[in-house]
Amino acid sequence: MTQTVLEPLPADFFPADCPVQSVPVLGSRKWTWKIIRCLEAGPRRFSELRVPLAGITAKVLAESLRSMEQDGAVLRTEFAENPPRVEYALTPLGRSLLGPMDAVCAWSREHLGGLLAAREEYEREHGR
Amino acid sequence: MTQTVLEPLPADFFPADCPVQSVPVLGSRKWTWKIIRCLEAGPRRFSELRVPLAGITAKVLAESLRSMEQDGAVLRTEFAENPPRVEYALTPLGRSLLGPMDAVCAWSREHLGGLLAAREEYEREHGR
DNA sequence: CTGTATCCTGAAAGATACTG
DNA sequence: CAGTATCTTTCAGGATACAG
Repeated sequence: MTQTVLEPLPADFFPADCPVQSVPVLGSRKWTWKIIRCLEAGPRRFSELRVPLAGITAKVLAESLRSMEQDGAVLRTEFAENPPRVEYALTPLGRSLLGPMDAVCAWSREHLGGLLAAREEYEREHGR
Repeated sequence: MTQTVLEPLPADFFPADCPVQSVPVLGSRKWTWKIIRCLEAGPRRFSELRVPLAGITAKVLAESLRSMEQDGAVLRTEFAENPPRVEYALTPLGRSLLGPMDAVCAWSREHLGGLLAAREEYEREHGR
């Protein structure tokens, strides 16, 4: 054995540009990942997205899409027609998120049940 | 070409137990992923965690750890000593999160810069 | 059809002070 | 050392009504 004690973690353990920073950046919004899945097969219209995203309001969908557009993950294309038509599509950057998302989904299939069970178990043991 | 139109997405596109659900479940808290990184090499004491997690308050660290304990990702061990000593360690479930986290970090190293640049670009073009 | 304008709510983070 | 107790702020989400 070469290591008997654990080295203490330094105050600069996480550099300012540490990639782990990005996790909350990506995962903070509730609908982002589902929207990406909905756009995976091709561009979709606003009202077309509202169907699979059951329960989302127009306001929240608009906010989420704008936020993703700001991040360069989604391209918004407005057609000069009447009635108006707007299409949303994944950019290459948006498409690059499918990789991490698949990794998280794979984890989920294996372990999310255990996590949820632990959560319930904890509630039973401690109060409510 | 076998597909000229895109199939509309059904209202039940996301089943109730769809793994994509887990992304916000995992990513919603700000400090969770950094805490996991801090516990990767071995168990750590409460005050030991506060060093690398620069800026976190005792309250938020305690809340985060309890939430992770509830989810079965962290094991809390209290030693009957004086002064008190408490150690936090990753459970196997907690350790299983390192996989998805590495995937996200790999994405980050490649693409986070582009995302941040797009965000700034958007701000320059539109107001503020 | 594709949104915006308001108003409201709840959860999490942070600041600060205090305790077994 | 390892937390808890308050208080405040922020902000995403949701409900509802309205508009180009």
